[in-house]
Amino acid sequence: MGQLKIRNMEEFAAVSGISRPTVSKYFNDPESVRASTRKKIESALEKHDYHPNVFAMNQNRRKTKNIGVVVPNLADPFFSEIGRRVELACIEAGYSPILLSSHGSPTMERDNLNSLRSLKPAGVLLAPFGRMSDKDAVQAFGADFPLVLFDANMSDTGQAFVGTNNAQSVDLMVEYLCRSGEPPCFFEMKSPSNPNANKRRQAYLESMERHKQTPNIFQADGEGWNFEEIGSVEGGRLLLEKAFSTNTVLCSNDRLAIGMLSAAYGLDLRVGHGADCHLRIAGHDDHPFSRFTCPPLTTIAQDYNAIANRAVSTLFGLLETEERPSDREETLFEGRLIMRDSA
Amino acid sequence: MGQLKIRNMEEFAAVSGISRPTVSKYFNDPESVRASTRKKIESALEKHDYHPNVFAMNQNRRKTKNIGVVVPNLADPFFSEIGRRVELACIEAGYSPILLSSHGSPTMERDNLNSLRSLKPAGVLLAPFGRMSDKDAVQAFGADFPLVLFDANMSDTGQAFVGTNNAQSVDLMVEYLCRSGEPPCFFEMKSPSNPNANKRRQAYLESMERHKQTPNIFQADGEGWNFEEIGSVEGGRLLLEKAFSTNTVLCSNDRLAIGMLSAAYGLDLRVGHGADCHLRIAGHDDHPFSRFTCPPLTTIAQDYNAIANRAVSTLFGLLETEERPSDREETLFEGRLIMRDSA
DNA sequence: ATTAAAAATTAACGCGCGTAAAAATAAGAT
DNA sequence: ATCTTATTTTTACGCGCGTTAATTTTTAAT
Repeated sequence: MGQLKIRNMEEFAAVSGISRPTVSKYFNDPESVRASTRKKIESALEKHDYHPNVFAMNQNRRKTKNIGVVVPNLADPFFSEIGRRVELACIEAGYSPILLSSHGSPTMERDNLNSLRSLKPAGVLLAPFGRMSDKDAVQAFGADFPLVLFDANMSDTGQAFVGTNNAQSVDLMVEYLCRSGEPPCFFEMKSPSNPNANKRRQAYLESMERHKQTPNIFQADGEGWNFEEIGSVEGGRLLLEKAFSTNTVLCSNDRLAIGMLSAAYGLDLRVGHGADCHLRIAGHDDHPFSRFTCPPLTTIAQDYNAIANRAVSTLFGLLETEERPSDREETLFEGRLIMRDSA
Repeated sequence: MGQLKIRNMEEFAAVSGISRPTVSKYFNDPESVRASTRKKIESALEKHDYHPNVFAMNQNRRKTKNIGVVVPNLADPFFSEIGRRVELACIEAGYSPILLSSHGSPTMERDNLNSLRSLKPAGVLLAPFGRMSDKDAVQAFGADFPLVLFDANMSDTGQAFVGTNNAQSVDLMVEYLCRSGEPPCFFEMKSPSNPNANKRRQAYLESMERHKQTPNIFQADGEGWNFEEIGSVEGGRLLLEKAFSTNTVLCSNDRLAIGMLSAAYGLDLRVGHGADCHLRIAGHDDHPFSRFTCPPLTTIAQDYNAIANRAVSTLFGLLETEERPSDREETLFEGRLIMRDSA
């Protein structure tokens, strides 16, 4: 390390033998300076450990290297997992991700977007609540900053959307369940905030019709994010009442299914596709714990990696072109059937 | 809203009828100005929606309102939950939490601390890896910024530590298990990075001795954060080999227990304290999913709220006093026995 | 009304860096 | 060697706000 402490870019420019404006240019984009000067700067960088003051940098720069990442709830493993991958992809590309959780509150989602405004983000990746989101706020934000939605779509909001093709994924599951046993009933929340839930219900109805089966939808009361609890209490009640018209239940998501599995266990109902089983339960999302439920949960795997990477690369595409594309791009990845023991 | 857009503090000071230095003082601490002027500023604030430029603010302020929060792995529900509470407590107090996950990599923990340096945080809350952490880096950081450790302790590092009293909590569980059935074996990872694991093993040994029982420790091979997987594979192998010397297994944490429960289910071993059960399994941490395992997991609840709040309030205490206290404060909260069906 | 203390105003500087314009230099091509 | 073009240097200003010192005003106490 160097002997004297470098206090600012001026001093660093001095010791590296390059003028300050050029050094400034380097820190904005190392490729923008001649290879020989880049080398000088970088060797000085090794000797002196200088970091430009981020606050002074961002104050004057037109666009920062900040990328906002907003998810509805980090406590949900689905979002912590996809948030993780998005974060890493941003770092990989030399950006600074700022991960914000809305902690289950649409109000905080709006607050988070407002906080981000003052950070002048280069762009933002948002997994919105959906119908509970403050649509005006999100749209306004999308008008002011490059905005890519993921997981949950909102019409005419942001410049692009990346998610899973629920129609395809649910059909895949329904097809499998119909082929391998009794046709599935559908279990979901009564008033889901996430638009995927509605897409999945719709997909279930259409798929059942295509298979010439009678659809049967059961909706659980309950608000909030305690999906396992709701799945356990309401699902357990339905099981106890023998409400389900077939021995197969497709849950709108894994967390409901996990709750329902728990209830079934409590009621001594053996879940699975074996001869001695009373009931089949399937989920959707391939929640990290679904491999370890009892029995392991048959589900649909969303392509976390593809969604995260595409969301990030789509945003970077937006950053490069500068001008807003008139067409809103929607990318849907296919779900993959994960056959385990529960169905 | 106001007619003309306010561009900076100068203009805002003008419309509010207060001089800029006083306005600046207000934004630094609203209580520091006379009530009458505060009122003027705040009513102007309502009319004009002006936000001081955070970058310009932080550039010159001695200390920012940023609080760094670093956890080893947000994908672990324990950390996402405690991170959540810490975040909210910071916001509550008017600070800006910056949540960083090290994604299971001690290298990234060091990188995260370095990134935080450039954000001039008022203070930092760190749940370190423990023995895998770059101890020098963490200590150096603690010398430069107010630093409170939580969850995992590191000797002589940071100004305070807040966590759970593993000796007490494990003893509570051992006591319960011995009283209600066969004494527990102990199941853990062979080379745990988290120092709590070592504390728990030690506590198990001491508690067993106190109960005049022979301790039996089983250590699973395996690295990384796939605790459920390790618990399932290694735990399953031990079950199959009938390696455990009693019918009761205390797992070092819930995630291992969840994996083991899954393995037991696969082997058709009935888990629980009922007459028809083969095996008792207990955990530690009261993982959010432990209520929904099959059977629901008997475990120790760490006091998330108390830990989060105390960590935050301890840090704020440090911020106020300014000077570093010579004595490093360690606060341990007691665990609570959560009796469910698995043991 | 007088006075001491508290708070606000005025004026001015600095923080660390982005950026623009003009001049100087270096690199590559002829 | 000459010219063109791409880079760098020099010089200088500005961003938005923190902060200080000297001065004026306000407040509260006598």
